[in-house]
Formats: sequence, C-alpha cells, structure tokens
Amino acid sequence: MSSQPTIKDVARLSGVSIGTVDRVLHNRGKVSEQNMRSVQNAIEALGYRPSRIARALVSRKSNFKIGVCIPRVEAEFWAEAVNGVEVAREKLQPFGVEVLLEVIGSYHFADQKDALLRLLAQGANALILTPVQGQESRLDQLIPPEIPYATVVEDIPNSRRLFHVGPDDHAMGLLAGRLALLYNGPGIQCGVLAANQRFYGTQERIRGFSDFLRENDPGGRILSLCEIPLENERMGYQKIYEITEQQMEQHPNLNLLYVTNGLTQWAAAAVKSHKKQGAIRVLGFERTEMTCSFIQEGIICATVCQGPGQQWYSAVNIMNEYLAGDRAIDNPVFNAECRILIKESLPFVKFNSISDM
Amino acid sequence: MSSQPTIKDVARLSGVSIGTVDRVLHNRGKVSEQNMRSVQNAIEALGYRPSRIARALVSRKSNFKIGVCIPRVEAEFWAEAVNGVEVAREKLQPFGVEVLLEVIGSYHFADQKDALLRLLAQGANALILTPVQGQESRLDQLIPPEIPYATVVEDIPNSRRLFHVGPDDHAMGLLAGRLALLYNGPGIQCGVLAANQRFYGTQERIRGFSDFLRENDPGGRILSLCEIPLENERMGYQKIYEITEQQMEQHPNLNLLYVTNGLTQWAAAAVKSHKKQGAIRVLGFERTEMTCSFIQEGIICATVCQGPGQQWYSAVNIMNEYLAGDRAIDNPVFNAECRILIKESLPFVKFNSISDM
DNA sequence: CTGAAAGCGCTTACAG
DNA sequence: CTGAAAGCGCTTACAG
Repeated sequence: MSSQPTIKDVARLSGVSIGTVDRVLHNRGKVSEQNMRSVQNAIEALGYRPSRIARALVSRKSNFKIGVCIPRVEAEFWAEAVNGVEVAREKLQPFGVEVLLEVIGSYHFADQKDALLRLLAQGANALILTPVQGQESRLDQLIPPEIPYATVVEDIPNSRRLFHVGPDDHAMGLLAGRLALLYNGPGIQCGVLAANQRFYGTQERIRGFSDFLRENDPGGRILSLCEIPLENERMGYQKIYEITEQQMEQHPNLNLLYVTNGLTQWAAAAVKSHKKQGAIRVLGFERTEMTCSFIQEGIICATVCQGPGQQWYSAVNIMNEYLAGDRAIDNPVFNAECRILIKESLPFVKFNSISDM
Repeated sequence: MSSQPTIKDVARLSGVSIGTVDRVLHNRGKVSEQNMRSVQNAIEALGYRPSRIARALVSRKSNFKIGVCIPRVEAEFWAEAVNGVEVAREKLQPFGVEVLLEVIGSYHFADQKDALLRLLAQGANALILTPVQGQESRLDQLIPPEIPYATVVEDIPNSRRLFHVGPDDHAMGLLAGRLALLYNGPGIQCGVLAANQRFYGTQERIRGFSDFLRENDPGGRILSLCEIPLENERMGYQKIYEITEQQMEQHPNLNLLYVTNGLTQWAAAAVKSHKKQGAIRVLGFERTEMTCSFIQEGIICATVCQGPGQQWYSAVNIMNEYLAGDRAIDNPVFNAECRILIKESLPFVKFNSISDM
C-alpha cells in the first residue's frame, strides 16, 4: 500500500519544500549542503523514484523534435522502416516529442542533403538517417555540431554520429553462407548479385559469405560478382533480370544466386521466368510479400531478414532518451536482431513486429 | 504549434464544460442529445485524442492488480518468463498497475492451485498462468467467474480463458523437421525424447515433426518415442541421460535425437559424454547458455526458440489494456514469434529482447 | 539558497 | 443534466 512515495513524501521527511527536492533531483545547485544531504537520505530511505508520467505531463510543451530521413528505394523494405518511425512517433507523441519524417526517393547525396536541411529548418534537435553511399564524410560538415545525429542500417564509423543501429553485416554473410550450404549441399557454384556495392554493408555481406564458403565448402566457387546499379527499384529489377540471363548463359554449372539485398525477389523472378527453378537456387536478404511467395514455391531457399522497422523504432527511442538525458551512450553500436526466413519459418516471422528494450 | 488539442479545446469549441466532455468521452450517459452531438463534432473537428499520460497520472491510485503464476521447472526457460513479467511490471508501475508474481517449482496442479488462491487473496483482478498438465478443466471452477484469466505458452482451448499467448506448436514441429532434414540429409533415424507429454504442445511438436518427415523424407523413421518424466530439471536431466544411453544401445543406426522442449541441452550432454557427437545429432527447442555452447560445438545442430520473456510481457500488457477497457479481445489466440538457433544465427538471437505491439 | 503558487490534461466527487 | 473545484506528481517561473 501507500504505493510509490512521491516528491511530497520526500519533502515532508526531509523537512524542506518540494521545490528544494526538485533542485536536488536535477542537480540544479543552489541548495545548502545540509538540505542536500537530508533530501538525499530521504530519497534513499523511501526508495523514491520520480514519476515519468508526471514528468511527461509537465514537459508537454517544452520538448524536442527528432528529424528522420529515409531513402525509400527498395519499396517494401523502406516501408517497414517508415512504419517503425511511425510507431515510435505514436509512442512519443504524448510525451511532447515531435518526429519529423522526410522520405527521399533515391540514394543520392544531393537529395539527402536537401532533406536534412529541410529538417533542420523545421527545428529538428537531432537527426537520424541512413547515409547514402560515398558521401558519408560530408555529413559531419553538413550537420551543425550542436545537433546530434545517428545512423541506421548503414554506419559511418569514422564520423561524429552519436550512435548506430544496424545488423552485423559480416555475420549476416556467414549465416547466408551456411544456409546456402544446407540447401545446396557441397559444391556451390555461385553468382553474386551486388546492389549498392559502395555500401559498406554490401561488401561485408559478400565477405562473410565467401569467408564461409572458403572454410566450409572446398569445392564451392564464386563464379562472378556483378554490380547491380540501383537508382530505383524498377531499374534494379531490370538490371537483375538482364544480368541473371547473362550469368545463366555464361555459367551453365551455376547452381546458386546470392543477392546482397532486398532485390532478391527480382532475381527469383528472373530465374522463374527462365524456368530454372530447381537448377538454380536463390538466396538473399529481407522479407517482402513476393519474397515470401517465392520461398513458398521453393525458388528462393532462404533469406536473412534484418527488420528495418525495429531498427528505426529503436533508433528514435534511443535518441529521445538521449535528448531527455535519460541515457548515456556508452557503446555507440546497437546490433539489430536478424531472422532466418525459410518455408517453414514463414509463419513465425512477423511483418511489422516492433520491439522495446 | 498548438500541438495536440486538449479536453479544454474541445470544451471551448463545443461550448460546454470539460466535465461534460469527459462524460461524452466515457459514455457515462447523463448528457443531453444536443451537447452530446456538439461535443462529438468538436472532437472530430479537432482530431482530439485524450492524453494517456494525464489519464495515467489521475488514475494512479485506483488501479488493478494482475496476478501471474509461473511454474519454474526448466530453470533458464522460466527465468526468461520471469524477466518478461518484470519488464512489464516496470513498464506498468507508473500507471498504477500492480503485477503480483507467484513462482512455483513444479508442474503439479496442487501447487498451482495454492499459488492462484494466494494471488486472489492478495486482490488480483486478473490472472495469467501457464496451466499445468492434465487438470486444465479445473481452472474454470477454481477461478471466480468475474476474474478474467489468460494462458501463456500452453493453451486450454475449451475453457473460459480470455486469451492465449503462445507458439504454434505444430508449425514449430514442422520447422524442426526441416532443420533435421537440412542438417542430417535424407534417411533420418530418429529417437524422440518427449518431456511433458501430457502437454498439448508437446504432442503437437511431435505431430508436426513426424508430418514433415512423412512428407519429405521417405527413408526416414522415428525409431522410438520415449516419455521423460519431469518433476524438476534435475530429474529430467537424469532420465534423459539414462534413456539416451538405452536408445543408443537399442538402435545402433540412430542418427538424430529430437527433444521436444528445453531439456535439449541435457540430451546433448549425454551424447557428448558418450562421445557420439558426429554420429548422433541433437535437435530441439529453446535457448539456454548451455544450448548455445553445444550449438557452437556442433553437438546440437539447431533449436527452435519461442521467447518466453516476450510472451509473458505481451500477455501482461494485453491483460492490462483489456482491464483498462482499451482493448477488445476479438481473436483470443496470439501466436508468438519463434527464432531458429543455429551456429551462425547465435549472434542474432538476443537473449532477453522484449517486444511491444 | 528557499518556498509558495500556478499549471501540465485529465478524472472524480460535489453542488446545483 | 451540468459546471466548478480539487487533485494526480512533477516542473517552472516568481518572490523573497
């Protein structure tokens, strides 16, 4: 009973006003040594913990804006990201936190730059973004030093970004390698289709995959590594289609296509329309509706999914706690969970599940 | 600007007092048709949504108690469940919700009954539990009809339980079958070690597994189905050890042990101490520290993990929303996410991750 | 350095 | 049927 002690209880016990307790709570100084101590004792004795609810109610007006920039190229993948941001916005809205969202349609730095400037113009106190390739270093100059920013999905290790939320791409590559071996058996003859090769993550996924093969499939070979230019999803689709055709001609012994990102479904479509299912397995990343049905059909054997919604949700929350002073960022890299999508795990991998903690 | 509209804005726009707005909001009746309508219009026009924060602050005293009963037999598995409950408690505490936790040390109905009565005696307004085997039907009599209750992990379909949170056990069995085939290759000769066979879930996991084999591995056979009595984890360990020895003697061609629950690690220990790794693969469920190291060593090839912490966290939250009138239970079964644990996915499956939504 | 007052948005008695 | 007041636990000016 008596439920939780309140600031009033602390004030009463230590014989001061609640104003003074508040000052102690927030280290606002201007408190005599003596009162300081007796308040601290009272807090200790009562096990007092300030109510986040009351705090939130008060600070309803005086709150921050978190600006978010998402490059929506692969449509479904980034739609999940947007969803994660919206769930976070919903959650934080009652606390007076505004989440400003800018969706851009490309991986061009110029577009991202414009979006970020718009967010800053709207008064964003912090930014969260997936950096587009090649120009990462410019962000430190673009974003004023007093504005903290964080990265999601793709990191910029040598920048002043406050933290990063994303998968361990090398480990994802290793996992993909294992799945390839399990489904294909030894002797993998593999074509690698790499979109966004300039992304650090893409390279790591390739490295992990080939590390695994080297270690575990002595007869396996990577026959070719093809870059897929990716201005927009449609272009990715067309290119992958062409290149898959090329690869099948050039390498009659090809038995696996490894696609480094969410374009996996389009490689599968190309394989299917050339009636190569059975002969060529497709293995890749992420979850889309089409990916799921290709897995169901057996054209895609497996994908590794990183849950962009979850990542963005976490990133917005972490940034909010940081701004509120509730969280120190000790380790700036938060590794995302990944899931294995195969035919029998389809019922278990939820689409838009978002996770706290 | 103007951020969110408040109850005051609604009152002003509709020309009534905030008391009346409140009455409309909660259908407390006693409002004239005319005011009713103008308030509703104002709400609509402003896009007003009541602040959960303010609501929580007010209702700090007059709130409910949710009683939870967890049978802690397999230690690590249920420790996760306890953790999930505690995270939920932490989250709901500021809203004035008390979470009462009773941990029992067995799967005996008598113990569970005592625990539930204790929870009721403490004034629980709702109960959440994992029903122990065989006596499920008695719960409807034990728990007063005005107290809603929910099940987690194991369901009681034909009871008045309000809802159930748990995995799809049959689908888990199918998934385990796929993993068996991937790791072993065709020609599975399998011993099934079934703890808690009276649990509905255990049977479903066996059925799913054998359904998969029948369909996909014509040369595969289930050589035996052994019940493991499970009074406590220690006993489970000893029994599994004995039975594994027996099985290995009786079936020299045995190449796989399928363990239907979190005792998987003990079967692996038995295999290891008989130096049968390589010859006999172990496949099972859940994640414990020891399970992870056996996966790392290659003795356990894979497990399917259901995340008990997540399930309990969700169940407590759902019950809270139900009690608060914030959620109608339309579909009473919430299927839990499951993850595939293999050597290469170890870095991705977080131990105590808890998820909202 | 300290306290009393007002107010965050809502609900709950209490008068009319 | 309706409104005004008090209060949930905290923070933020404002006087001293």
